[in-house]
Amino acid sequence: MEQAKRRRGSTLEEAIVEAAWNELREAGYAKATMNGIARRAGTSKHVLYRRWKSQPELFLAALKRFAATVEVPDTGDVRDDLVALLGRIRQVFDLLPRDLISGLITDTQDDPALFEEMRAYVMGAGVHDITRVILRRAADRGQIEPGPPCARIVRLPIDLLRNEYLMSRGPLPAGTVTEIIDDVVMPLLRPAARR
Amino acid sequence: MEQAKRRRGSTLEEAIVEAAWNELREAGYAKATMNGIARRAGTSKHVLYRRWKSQPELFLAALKRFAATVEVPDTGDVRDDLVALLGRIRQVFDLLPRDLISGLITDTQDDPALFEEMRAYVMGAGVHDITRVILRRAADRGQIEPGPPCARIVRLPIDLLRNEYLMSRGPLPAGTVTEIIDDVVMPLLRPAARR
DNA sequence: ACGATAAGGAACCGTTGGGTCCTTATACGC
DNA sequence: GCGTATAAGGACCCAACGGTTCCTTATCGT
Repeated sequence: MEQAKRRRGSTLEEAIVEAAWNELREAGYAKATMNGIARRAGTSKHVLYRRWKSQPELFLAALKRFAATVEVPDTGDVRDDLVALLGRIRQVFDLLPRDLISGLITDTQDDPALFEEMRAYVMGAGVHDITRVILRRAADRGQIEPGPPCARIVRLPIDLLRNEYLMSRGPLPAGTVTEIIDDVVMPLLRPAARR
Repeated sequence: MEQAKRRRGSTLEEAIVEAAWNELREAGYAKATMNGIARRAGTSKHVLYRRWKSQPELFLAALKRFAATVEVPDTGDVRDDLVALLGRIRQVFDLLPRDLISGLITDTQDDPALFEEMRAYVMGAGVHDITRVILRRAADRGQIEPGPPCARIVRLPIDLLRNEYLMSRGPLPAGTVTEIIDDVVMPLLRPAARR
């Protein structure tokens, strides 16, 4: 019944992070407990606190392990690329415990280093790179103005989607993505188009 | 020493909400406690729970009481109006306990009605109205394209500022406002301008 | 003047994050 | 193969929290 062997090091660590993720998924951020995670991982709190110095630190580790991969869409059209990208990110959001991000923002507030780590992950430089690739390709095709776009424009689509996500409860309606792209992002990209 | 009289009804209620606000300001959302608020208001938890059925509900009441007034700027120029508006909202943000909004988002997640109340207040229809007035005036002056702008555009400035606020710690740098307006909002408003 | 209402105040409950202590299994240097 | 440093497992403790209950006593409406 009991596991014959005692796990150690990275094997154990991996098991704990996975247990934390499961706890977060099933209980949500607000109700997830260290005891629950320890029980789930078949270990004790002692072992948890040896590795992570606080609860939000472990939760952030669990989030980072989740590491969803987002590919660079390449449909041949800027608009469709952006819609595909945001659509994919929307899917990723839907897999997250609903209060994880806001909970981490709240609970890392008094730990600058941890907050920065969270912010870096959530604001995801990776996604910005993807957006930049999409825009560069579009510029090469002559669909948008040439030259590298300013940082704000690159961040814009993801910032708007994240804002929508944080300020809502259930899953985001699909229309949100196309609305953001068609009403805000695309009009900004087209050099001298109407509306 | 002790107050001779026993407060009741709205007098007491007002005192409690104010105590809650002070507690939030001094301790922050994460560390504010019901006991602390009761002590501060010179009453007991019993009285608190008679009026608000949970902690986040009281916190939201305290936030709503805060009710900062935002006037409609009228400088004669769209850009300056928008900069003034966002600048004012930035000031309001700076008066808020740093983790209040994210904390409320997290802790109202399992109470749909309360979440909606929070969302309605934070997304503030009032600010959208102000933006609409600014844009209409600008259209009248011929500074931007005529006709009512779509809802997304109206929300855009505030959404971007709120996103910046939620995803950061200390007070927002002043440059944030002008960046949002000049890099994103204004290029969208000018009918056929460059960049 | 009196009775319903509600304030003040205390004690209580279950649970949490965090920590201590002791036993015991494991990995590694010899 | 053996012994020792290391760390896992697990029980227990702690202060503090949100929320609840109960009792006493002041206030208000009638």
